[in-house]
Amino acid sequence: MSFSYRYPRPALTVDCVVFGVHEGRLLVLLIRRGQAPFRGDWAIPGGFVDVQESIDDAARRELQEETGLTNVYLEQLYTFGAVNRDPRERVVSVAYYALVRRVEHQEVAASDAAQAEWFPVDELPSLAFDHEEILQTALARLRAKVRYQPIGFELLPTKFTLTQLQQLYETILGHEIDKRNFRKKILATRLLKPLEEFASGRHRSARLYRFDRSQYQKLVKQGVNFEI
Amino acid sequence: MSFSYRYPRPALTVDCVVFGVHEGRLLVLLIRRGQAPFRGDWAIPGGFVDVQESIDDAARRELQEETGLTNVYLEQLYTFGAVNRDPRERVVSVAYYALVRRVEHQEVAASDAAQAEWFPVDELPSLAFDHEEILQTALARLRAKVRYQPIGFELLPTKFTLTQLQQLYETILGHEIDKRNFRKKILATRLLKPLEEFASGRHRSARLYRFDRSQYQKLVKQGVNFEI
DNA sequence: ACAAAAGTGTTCCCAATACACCCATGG
DNA sequence: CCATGGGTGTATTGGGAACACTTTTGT
Repeated sequence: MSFSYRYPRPALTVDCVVFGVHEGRLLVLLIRRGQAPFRGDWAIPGGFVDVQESIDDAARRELQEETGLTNVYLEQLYTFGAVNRDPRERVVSVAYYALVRRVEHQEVAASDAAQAEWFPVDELPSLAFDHEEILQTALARLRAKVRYQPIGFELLPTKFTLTQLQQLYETILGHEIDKRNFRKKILATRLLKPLEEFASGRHRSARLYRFDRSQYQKLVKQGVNFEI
Repeated sequence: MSFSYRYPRPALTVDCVVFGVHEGRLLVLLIRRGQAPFRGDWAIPGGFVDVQESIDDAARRELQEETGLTNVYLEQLYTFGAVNRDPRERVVSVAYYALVRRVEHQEVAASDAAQAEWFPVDELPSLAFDHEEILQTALARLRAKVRYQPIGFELLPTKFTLTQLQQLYETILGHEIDKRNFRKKILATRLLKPLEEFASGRHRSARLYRFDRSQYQKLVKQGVNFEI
């Protein structure tokens, strides 16, 4: 069976830059390509958009199929439409980025044939197609967005300590932050709900917090903004 | 002649929200549709992406063909890919927005058959497809972006007075701004080059300025930011 | 007891805001 | 001469940044 059109059409794909954090490093999930072109190279997970699914759905489906990840924060990034970005034929790709918690656990194991692996963003292998550009675009977006919108929480477990949160921000923004100022500022947003639980590490135990989503919605409606 | 593919493909279009300013109002350029569906309704200019042109090129071409506009500030906005956004068949649209100077002059006259007309953003007719959503997305982007990036200049003549600039910001942001504070802040950025020319209006003549693009590039490289 | 991380307040400075009057020009 | 918009300075305030020590816990 085949489908014919009066004019040639670009193929349409979605690609998804998946971010995670582990031991204070920002990671990206990549897939090793099994076929040409760029066979053996690493690439961002993605695939074709079915004609009967929305592009958001396509992004979620591909993510699930290629990495096993579900229920992640997912946001459209940018659409890449240079004529020769795929050497085989014209392919336009709508790029997304995803934020996932608990990189350590192997949701990635759920992936089928394809190999998937986490790479630190500052030690990337060479990537297929224009995926390097897509990845850098995603990174820039993440760095910019984390400053004024509380999306960082999507990269942490639901219960976390303030130190974890601070390290996350330091990791993403790439510079150190003063502990006292950070705590003052983050608590002043009233977006964190202190719990009566404590994380016991190797030393003094730290209070756990969770992100208060309903409070966030409330403040968004009031037009409050959250510069970090 | 026809083109056939193993799997059905969504059609790919570009749509372009064109903003302009006139007499202190923010306007959008719309096209009246000549055919069904939504015949007679107003719509954002746009059309199909050719297989041998980039999506950016497609946006510029469609803008030129439908409105006669060239050499405008153009930026990709978002890609709209809901399954039923076009009642005829699956169409994914990459939306752009454009900022144009001198709304008063009839570049629009260059358009061929189609009627094009400027509408104030707060007095829009009902729009075809999901164009209302696209337009509101563009508006939100413009309002957000104008605060931290000097794109407002793209809506003014190359030489302008500070009052013109202030009114533009007031128009876009939707609130009044203190004249003295605005001038202090805008001049402190050093992004405006004072000219030795003056605009003679009905009263005391006002100094003209132009946006110093090279200075802007320089400051961007230094990572300076420009909150207004 | 000590090493390591948790937790906490104050001072300083700059940038944002609020605010009112004189000046130049055209009619 | 007067109406209209052009142009300017200062005082106040609030938020961001800098900065160091005590507390708790595990080993």
